[in-house]
Amino acid sequence: MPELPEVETTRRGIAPHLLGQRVRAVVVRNPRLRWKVPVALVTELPGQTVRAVERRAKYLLLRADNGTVIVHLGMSGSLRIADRSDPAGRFDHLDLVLEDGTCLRLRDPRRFGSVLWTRGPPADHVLLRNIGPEPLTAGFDGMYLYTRTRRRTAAIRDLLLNARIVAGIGNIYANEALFQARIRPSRRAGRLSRPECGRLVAAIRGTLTRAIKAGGTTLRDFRKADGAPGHFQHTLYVYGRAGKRCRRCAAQIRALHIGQRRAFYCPHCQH
DNA sequence: AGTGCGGCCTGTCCGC
DNA sequence: TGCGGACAGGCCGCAC
Repeated sequence: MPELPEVETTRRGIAPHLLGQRVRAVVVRNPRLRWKVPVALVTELPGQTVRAVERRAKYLLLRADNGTVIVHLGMSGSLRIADRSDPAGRFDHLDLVLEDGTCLRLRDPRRFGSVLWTRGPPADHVLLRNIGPEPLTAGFDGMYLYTRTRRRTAAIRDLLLNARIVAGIGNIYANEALFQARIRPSRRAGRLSRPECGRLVAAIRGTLTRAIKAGGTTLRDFRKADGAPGHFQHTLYVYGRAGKRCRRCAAQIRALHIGQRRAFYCPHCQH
């Protein structure tokens, strides 16, 4: 679900509402997320001011004076700014109540998401420590991808999903970027040429940048911080389009299973 | 070290 | 109309 563009869209949406505000309380209705919501979040965050709202991979980092809230939206999570008095729904598991009467509300039907608390630098947190470069920064280029894929036998689609190789890419954008780069998702990563790696990096950058501009992809659960859906789903070339016509050449888009997860490609455009 | 799978959850859709 | 099964945007932890 929320991949880099959706998390970035969320970050941009919530940041203006949080920055410089004091957290009045943390309301946990259901602590049973992927990892149990730590008690320290409830005891240590209230009274502190939010100083920065950052993103690393698919994690949101809410930096306060005495620590950082680490939020992951899992498969079905979304964050929105709500009025404190708005009734919480069945899946609204947690609120950060702010001093102006609003709250940051986490909704997550599947509860694959997480809300954690760390006192030290978040980059040192065990979940963030081994994550690879951000795809929209200079550290991620064709030479890097070429080097990291050598002698790897896994499908390139799966290496794009591997956060140790590159941060923030999920199944939608892996498939879309591979289409743009004209590379089949099932190709063994180690068999990609140097120019193909360059094309793929450019395609990843372009796809993610356009998706952020569109406010992300809403297939079902994702919502922006104001509750509105993103609209990149109307621009998808392959993801979820099995049996439909390729927007570029009109061939039928195919789906296949790589491991447990579906991959989509155009048999004419991609090799 | 790299690869591939199971499992965590709920909702939705499809075939029978 | 109901039921079982497959599937869904992520990712850790494990066995090999």
